[in-house]
Amino acid sequence: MELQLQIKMNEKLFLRDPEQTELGKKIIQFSILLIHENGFEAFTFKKLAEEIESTEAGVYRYFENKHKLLLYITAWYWSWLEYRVNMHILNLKDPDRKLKKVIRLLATTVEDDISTSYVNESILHQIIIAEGSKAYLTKHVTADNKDHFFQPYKNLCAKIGDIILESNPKYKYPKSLSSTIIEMAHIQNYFMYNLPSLTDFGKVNDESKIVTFLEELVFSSLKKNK
Amino acid sequence: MELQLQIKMNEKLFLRDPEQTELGKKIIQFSILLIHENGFEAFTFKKLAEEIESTEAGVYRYFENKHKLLLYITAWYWSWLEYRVNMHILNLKDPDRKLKKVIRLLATTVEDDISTSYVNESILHQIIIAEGSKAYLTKHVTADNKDHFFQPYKNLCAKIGDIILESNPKYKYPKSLSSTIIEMAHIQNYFMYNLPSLTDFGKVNDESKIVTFLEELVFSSLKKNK
DNA sequence: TTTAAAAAGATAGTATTACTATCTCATGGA
DNA sequence: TCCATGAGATAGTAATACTATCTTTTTAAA
Repeated sequence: MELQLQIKMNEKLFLRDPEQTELGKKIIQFSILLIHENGFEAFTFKKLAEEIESTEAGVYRYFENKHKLLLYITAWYWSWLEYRVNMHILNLKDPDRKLKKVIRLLATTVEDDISTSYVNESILHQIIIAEGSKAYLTKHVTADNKDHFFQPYKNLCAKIGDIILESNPKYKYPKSLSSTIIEMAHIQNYFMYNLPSLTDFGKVNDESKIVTFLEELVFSSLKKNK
Repeated sequence: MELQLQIKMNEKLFLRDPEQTELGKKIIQFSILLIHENGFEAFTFKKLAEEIESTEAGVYRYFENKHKLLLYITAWYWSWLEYRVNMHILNLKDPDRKLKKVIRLLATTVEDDISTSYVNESILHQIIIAEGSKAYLTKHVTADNKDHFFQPYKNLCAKIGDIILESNPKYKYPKSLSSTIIEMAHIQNYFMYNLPSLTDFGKVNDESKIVTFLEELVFSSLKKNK
């Protein structure tokens, strides 16, 4: 029997559930690849339809527009990441060790740890770094938020916030520190590869340095303000 | 005599220098207002032309496309911010006081401190928060970077990095900490107003709390790793 | 004061994007 | 058998992101 990870997605994100059909899975699979190749701005449903040898109208039956598709993909990513975090800290007691694990999971390129046949998690990780923030940097954030499209991100943030409080119950900014870790794990990675003079990781392109930077940042703050 | 701040802009950003003509200044002035109103995605040269009672072709004579205009606006913002930072830390000796001043300048809404007739700095600040990262989150970052479009951001980052090293010469990540301060000053602000559960500033909408959070984060790290 | 260049206005046109609509066909379960 | 579902095929539209050209106005140098 094949164990297949199934993530429960917010139904308002799609018109027809992409996980239920072959075409739907191909839409997810190839939209990830095409967004990675072209960037989100240049990505169109037409190009996607050509790639999967279907039609534009076919894609529109699944997703209202490409922004909803981006919301779907990012929501999936954050759900999947929370799942991974849970798996990896399950048997850890020490909150500091948990936090280190979390930072590592956020800041380093993913290895395929579970079978999710049609999602390339490594490429997904890269497009979340480059395009993820575009999911919420819009004029309709508030409406999208009311529809709970950012719930998976919020859940992960809350979860990390809880670990922060385990480590230091007196710390006053657990959620802001949590969102800082999440965002910075991605932004420093983007800067390292694309605008290296905004980082101290220069030409090394070594993700473990980002981990060390973040660990130092987080634990200084948590220990100092005990 | 009127003292007017003049910022030297990278000439590759425009086709015709907007600062040299009335129409040019109106393009800058109203594109800031329109991007703020519509968001960058829904902002078009046609809408802009209507607003300033000119024509689309007229705008295209100044800027190749709307992304170049965004690059221009963001570059202007970072140059202006570096100028402000310089002004405010000029007579400060203590690097820690300098850093606090910098954090305050980054994280709080600007008051019009110098006459820049046609730029509304307060609205500009808001659009940099919401749209600024879209200037570099593209498939052509590398090309844009070769054209030095991000130089003002880099200069500011380097300047803050230097102050960090003044405060603690042994600190290993001055530039990453610097870009973290810059990005987080903006992102935490965006989250506070739009996705408050990602922060600890709740419904207070109080920018001084962001300042405190960032100060604690930065100084814990700098003191701890002395 | 003339003159010519630069700036701006007016208008038109094109390829692409982001959709909506409709009709047909294949499949498969009740 | 039939009928719902998914998907292919095709067409059409409004808006976007430009490019081109021609005319008129403004400005600045000779």
